[in-house]
Amino acid sequence: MSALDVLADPTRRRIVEILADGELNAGAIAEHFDASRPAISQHLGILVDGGVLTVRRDGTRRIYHLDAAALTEAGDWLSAQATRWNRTLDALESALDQGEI
Amino acid sequence: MSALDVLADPTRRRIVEILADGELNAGAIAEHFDASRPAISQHLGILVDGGVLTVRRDGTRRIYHLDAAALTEAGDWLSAQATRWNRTLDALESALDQGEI
DNA sequence: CGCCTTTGTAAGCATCTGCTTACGCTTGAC
DNA sequence: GTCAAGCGTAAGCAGATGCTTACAAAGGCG
Repeated sequence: MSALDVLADPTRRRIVEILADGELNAGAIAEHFDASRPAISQHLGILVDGGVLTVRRDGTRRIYHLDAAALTEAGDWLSAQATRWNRTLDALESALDQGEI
Repeated sequence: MSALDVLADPTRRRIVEILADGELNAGAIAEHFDASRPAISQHLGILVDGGVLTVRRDGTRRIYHLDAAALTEAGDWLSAQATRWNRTLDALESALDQGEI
């Protein structure tokens, strides 16, 4: 769920979308953006800290790829809250139907 | 997906968890926190702007409740990225199996 | 009307963020 | 060893963020 701490930034969400199609090295990721390469490098570091990305070294390159588990965990939290609220709504509705309120 | 813009803050996530059990007025929500009531009021406004909450007036009170659709939408985006990445992994693996790489 | 409750808003402030430029480190090639 | 490629890190800065206190607005009640 710490993935949510990190995915508020649109640039970082975009990085996630890019990496969903396949792993990529830092430079190749940075090419997708107008921002400077160090700026993207900082975003990558934040995403790694948040557990959303994993790095691997390949010579002088650093290859980043998604950690699906982190994304899934965050998604699960969101849908769990939605489900709880829907259940609360259902309970309220059936109580109304039965004249309990 | 703009829900993600807003759910990076732990206080706001906690508000979401509280409201998953049922709608509540601003004061009752604030009682769950150490922060001042105005601080919580500001968080509530941000959550409403982000589409995560909806307000209703009841006399002098303002009753907040979750918007399940916003949460679901954000959760769907996350799981979609996880799924895309898993598919990419599968494709890579089968390519390796068939000696295409 | 006068007053209390409930809540949002304004102003101010310390801190966090995200960006840029400049620099340093590591790896592979020659 | 020397050089270039690829990237992270440091420093600095403008703007966003989250908090507080003080105040104002709106509704119910005597």
